[in-house]
Amino acid sequence: MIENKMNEQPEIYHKKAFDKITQEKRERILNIAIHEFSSKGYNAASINTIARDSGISIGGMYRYFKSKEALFMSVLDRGYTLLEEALSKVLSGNGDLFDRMEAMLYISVEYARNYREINQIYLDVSTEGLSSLSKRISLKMEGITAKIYHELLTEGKEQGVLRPDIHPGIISFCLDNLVMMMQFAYASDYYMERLKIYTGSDIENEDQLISGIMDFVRHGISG
Amino acid sequence: MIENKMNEQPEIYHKKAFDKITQEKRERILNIAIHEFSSKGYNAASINTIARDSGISIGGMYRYFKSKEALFMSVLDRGYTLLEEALSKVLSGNGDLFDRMEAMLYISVEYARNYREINQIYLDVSTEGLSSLSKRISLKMEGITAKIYHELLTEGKEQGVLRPDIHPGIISFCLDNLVMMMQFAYASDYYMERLKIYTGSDIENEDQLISGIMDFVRHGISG
Amino acid sequence: MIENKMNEQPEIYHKKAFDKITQEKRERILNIAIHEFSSKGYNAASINTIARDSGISIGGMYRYFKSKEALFMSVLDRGYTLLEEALSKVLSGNGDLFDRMEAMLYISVEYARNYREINQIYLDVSTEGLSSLSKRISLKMEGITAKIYHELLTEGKEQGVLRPDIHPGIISFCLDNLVMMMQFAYASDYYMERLKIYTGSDIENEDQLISGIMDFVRHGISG
Amino acid sequence: MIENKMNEQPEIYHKKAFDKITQEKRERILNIAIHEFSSKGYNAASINTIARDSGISIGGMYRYFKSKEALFMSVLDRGYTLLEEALSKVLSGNGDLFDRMEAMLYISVEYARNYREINQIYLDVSTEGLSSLSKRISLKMEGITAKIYHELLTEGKEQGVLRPDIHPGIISFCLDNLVMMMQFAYASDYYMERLKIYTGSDIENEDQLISGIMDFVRHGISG
DNA sequence: TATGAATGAGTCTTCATTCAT
DNA sequence: CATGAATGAAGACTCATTCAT
Repeated sequence: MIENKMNEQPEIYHKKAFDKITQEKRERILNIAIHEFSSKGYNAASINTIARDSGISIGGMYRYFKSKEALFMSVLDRGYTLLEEALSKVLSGNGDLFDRMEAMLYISVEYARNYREINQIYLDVSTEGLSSLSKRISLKMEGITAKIYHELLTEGKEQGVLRPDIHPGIISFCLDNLVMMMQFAYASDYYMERLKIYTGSDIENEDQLISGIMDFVRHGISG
Repeated sequence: MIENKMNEQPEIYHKKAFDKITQEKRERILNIAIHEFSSKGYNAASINTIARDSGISIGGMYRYFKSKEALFMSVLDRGYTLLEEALSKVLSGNGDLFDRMEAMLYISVEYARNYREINQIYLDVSTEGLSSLSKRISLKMEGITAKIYHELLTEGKEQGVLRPDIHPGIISFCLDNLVMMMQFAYASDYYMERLKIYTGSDIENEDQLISGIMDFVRHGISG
Repeated sequence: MIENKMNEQPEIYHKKAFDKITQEKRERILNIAIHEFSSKGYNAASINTIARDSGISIGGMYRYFKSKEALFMSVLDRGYTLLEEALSKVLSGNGDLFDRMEAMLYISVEYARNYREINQIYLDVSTEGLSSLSKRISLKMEGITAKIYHELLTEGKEQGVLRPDIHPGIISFCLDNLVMMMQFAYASDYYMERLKIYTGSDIENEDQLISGIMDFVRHGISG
Repeated sequence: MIENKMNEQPEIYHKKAFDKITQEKRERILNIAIHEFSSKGYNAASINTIARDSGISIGGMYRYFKSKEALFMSVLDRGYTLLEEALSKVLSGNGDLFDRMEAMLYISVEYARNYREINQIYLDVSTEGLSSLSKRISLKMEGITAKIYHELLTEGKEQGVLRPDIHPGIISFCLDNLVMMMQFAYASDYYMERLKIYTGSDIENEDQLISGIMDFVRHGISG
């Protein structure tokens, strides 16, 4: 029922020439691109600026990437890889369902903090203006987490800690909504502001916040 | 603790000339603008295109709006008004806390469907590139809903249907996360895709989905 | 030998409608126009702004003046009238040649100070970009002063205070160069800066400056 | 007391790319720009027109100059260089004070004739609308000449050919007024017209005019 | 292979002028 | 008469992309 629709073989958005340069150079280019895209948004970002800041020529840029859009795809792809790495901790973690849901919240916040710029780009993607292709890449992210929730809930049911009548898909959706919004909040000023409007200023730290959320979750799903 | 910080007098982003034209023309221009902004994003949207498509001259556009930014603000403002109207049903509605939370979900979905494009624009706004433009006006939206949740929860506590130890701010945040993501899903292909990844294809209609969410909520907060 | 080429009947640059409104309104329009043209230059000045600031409609403006250029002409014409009035003091003044030359310097400075904006417009006119017509108007100014110098020098020769071999035309030109540059200095920051570069900061006031100039003049032309 | 305030290191207003193209192309662009600015004035001049007339693309123009303002500054700078070259003859020249003052008049006339358009641009600069742009660079021009007069007068005093009581700053100012107005006259129709109003048509050539002026100067300052 | 010069369509915005009301 | 809405050409400037070297 929960299924990862995005398990096609990984698509490559850069040209072969990009594989031939040193990893250091490759990463520098992608990092500069991440910075440019995240700080200005897709449309306002300039490929020429990215090239200059990366210390390569514009011509070089176009030898690595077919177009601005292809570069953007590659950037999204890199974000995907980074998130995958971060979340692998949860998958391999131990503890019960709730411990691992809590870990998920903490990791999301940490991830959002560490990769603030990448997250901002992912926020950007949901805009209609960006091609359907870039949406597909972004959704791969959800594929990962969906899988995790599926595992958690299946396990939880087996262990009898969950109410038996819950719908795992809907609950996954709910849980990820909570996680995702936390991530947004720590990635973007806008969503942090929103968080504060709700919680008020009496929430001192994220421990308190996460504990409050976990309380809600625990009652929401335990049997 | 939950407070509406946004009680400044309403700001007007259009010039006086815009008030003088027929409502039909006014709406046509705004609708075209909404379409343009939502389909291309702020930066890629063209004021000249909006003018042409609205059947008015470029100069005319600038008689109504000081700048592209002002036009965009007006569009956001319109969305705000529409949401406020839609949500007033919840505020004035009757029934208990859960009935009204359910109403909120339904209204959000309906609002997202009816004003799909406006919602996409709001998604866009959270992008860093635009935040300085419109953070303030967008947060007014959250102000409305924050107030509603505050009322609901206060009432709920008084009626004894809530666990007494819940933190109203955090719960408001959680509830709105659920509402907001529903809204996103019905406004944007991207988030609808995400919804489907979670719930799978066995969710036939939104009644079932909302009922599942309400189930989660009910257990999550009732005493 | 010194002749005023500009004694054609005065041309009118405004439409008849302009004569029919009250003098107060007429002056207000011209003064606002003077301010706009002087502060922004001919090209950057906006006829719409002048209309709005004058409290009349754009349509009204075009009932008074055929075009932006015609308005500009009228402004120049008004400046001419004001200068003529100011200089009439010199013509009717008494004292010898040098007293009156000195008076001329003082009046020019005073005129430049009082009608700073008009002077700036006259400076602007010398730019090639403006029509030959507007140049003709501006030159009427020189016509007046040329006549004055002619009188002064003729008188001076008769009284025997001048070297007999001087060429009145050339000396008129020299004298007016001195006067004009004083006027420029007190009308424009740019020329004031230039003045200071030459005289240094040890010139305390214009009395000292004018006295120095008169010293030069006296030796330059007396017999 | 007369001092060249403008001894900062020379500022460069064009981008590096402009240095890399052939001199022929560089000069063509500057000459076209000079023509455009002089014939229309700064505001009415069009960078797009300059680009087209120079046979380069608009984008190319912006590879050479950051902005319209930068291009204008470069044009002014070129005029400065040319004047400096022309006047270096006076500085290095021999002969007494009056010979050199006379040379200065001749050179100014020659310069004005050869670089008519540049001179018109300098006239334009004094307009208030542009003063903020170019006050600094234009005053560099005066800096050059101020230095020359200072030398001439100092030398003249030492040689005892000057009245001892003259104020060098004021006299410099007077001398430059005469020189500058000659320059204006031979650069602009407007000031040539003015010159004729004064001298009448009986001045056949500039030799006669310059000789008349020198006569005035000689008496004005010699001891 | 690598460079970066060159292009030009397209962006936002202004403003003189016209003309229906 | 008077208004001011409407027009649209034109201006400064940007940037993805191409291609000669």
